[in-house]
Amino acid sequence: MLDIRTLRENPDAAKAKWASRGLDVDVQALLDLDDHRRQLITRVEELQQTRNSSSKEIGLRKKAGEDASEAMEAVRKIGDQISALDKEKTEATQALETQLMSLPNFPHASVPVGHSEADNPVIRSWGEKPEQAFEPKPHWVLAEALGIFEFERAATLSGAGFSCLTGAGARLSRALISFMLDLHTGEHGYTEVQPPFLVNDDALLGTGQLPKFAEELYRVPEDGLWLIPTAEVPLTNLYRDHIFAADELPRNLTGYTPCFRREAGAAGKMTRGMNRLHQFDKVEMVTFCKPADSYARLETLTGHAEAVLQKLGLHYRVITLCTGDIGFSSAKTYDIELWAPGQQAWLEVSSCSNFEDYQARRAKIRYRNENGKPELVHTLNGSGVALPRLLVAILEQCQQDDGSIVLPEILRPYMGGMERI
RNA sequence: GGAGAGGUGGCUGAGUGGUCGAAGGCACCGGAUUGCUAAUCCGGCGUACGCUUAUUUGUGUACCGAGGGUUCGAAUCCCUUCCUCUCCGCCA
Repeated sequence: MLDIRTLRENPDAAKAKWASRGLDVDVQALLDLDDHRRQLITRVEELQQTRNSSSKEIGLRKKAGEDASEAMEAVRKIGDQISALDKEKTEATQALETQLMSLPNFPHASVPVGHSEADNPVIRSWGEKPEQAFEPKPHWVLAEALGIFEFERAATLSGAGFSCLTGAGARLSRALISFMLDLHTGEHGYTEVQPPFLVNDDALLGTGQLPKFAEELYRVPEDGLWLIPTAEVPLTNLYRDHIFAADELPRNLTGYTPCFRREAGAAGKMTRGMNRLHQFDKVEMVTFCKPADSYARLETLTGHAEAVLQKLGLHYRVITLCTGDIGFSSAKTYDIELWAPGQQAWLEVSSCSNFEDYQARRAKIRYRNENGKPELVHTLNGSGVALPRLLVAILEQCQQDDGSIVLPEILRPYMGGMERI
């Protein structure tokens, strides 16, 4: 959520920033609503002041044994006015909040302007496409031959869009999770967290999935809970309503969780194999930091995700999402894509974003600045990284002409010394 | 699931209708004192929003888990709800 005050100060700039995301926002209507709301606040508070002083007087008079029935009647009438105006005030405040909650963040000045993913510039790449003197196979062909994924059997349990790893496939997934968590906690300074996988409305409002994207989420109506679409939700909301001491920042969390996404409207989009699933595993990184540090931190965080891929020796590239493609809550996002030679495609495995104070304002996450005053922190997060497509890339990049997979060396200790699947 | 207890400021802990944004203690910050340290003394010390204003300052309102009610007036009384703890039951 953005601060209404920034809209007041520079409505034209706000309109232009939203326009760069392809949104036409009636900023003036928001400001009118805000003005109305503030007038109501002033009137209500004036009446409350009168009521408070009158009530105090009534108390004193009664104590002195005097009659106060006339004053009591007058205050009762004020009370009725207050209730009516206060109701109006609450409605105006909620109306404004509802609208602000549904408006996306401003893109940072360094974000390239564009309309769609076609306009996202590639800013660097690492490694090389593997030299494969044979026709590289897609992972679903490899996996079936190796007997490590069970797509059809998963469908009998849960329908399309679910996978079931077996044998070395399951172990590889577990090995990758351990490897990534060890790397982030051991070398990158993150604290490991195992959060709940079910969360309430407030958590999802805090990070921006609600109110706009409810159709993307699985929910459990009986209990008012939702399955998390990413560990970002529980990790970021861990500090909802919290004020950090300045020396506690940056606070870096990492955690492994499954992620649940309905993927409504994604039918037909790269759904073959493990490219897109309703449930997948992911290791996530979340950072809370001082506003001045957040852009440097975004580079660091992205580097941490890249470190995973570099240590695995996988060919990838990094792109900057343009203004037209950037996520709802984000001010700037880098996507990391792995090369999948069996599909001749780049697969997104990580998305690293700086949300500035957008989530912090919604979730009320603050720190005490140099003046001792509470100030919103900046939040960042990045996948570090998502499992299914990482498995896909390992299978497709590391496949041999006989269909076997030579495992990256760094994973072998996690695989009980196995070198090849 | 059943029975009971409780949710107050960074922590602890008073407060059962008015002068309570809330005693006391701890922690923290500033100052004084003291060869040093410790101790002592004085002062300060919540958050949000509105108005004011030079983002100084001032002032007002709200907030004692959340929501509603009673009342001239609610931390305090009533209702609903959430959460925590203890015991019992069940259970990985």
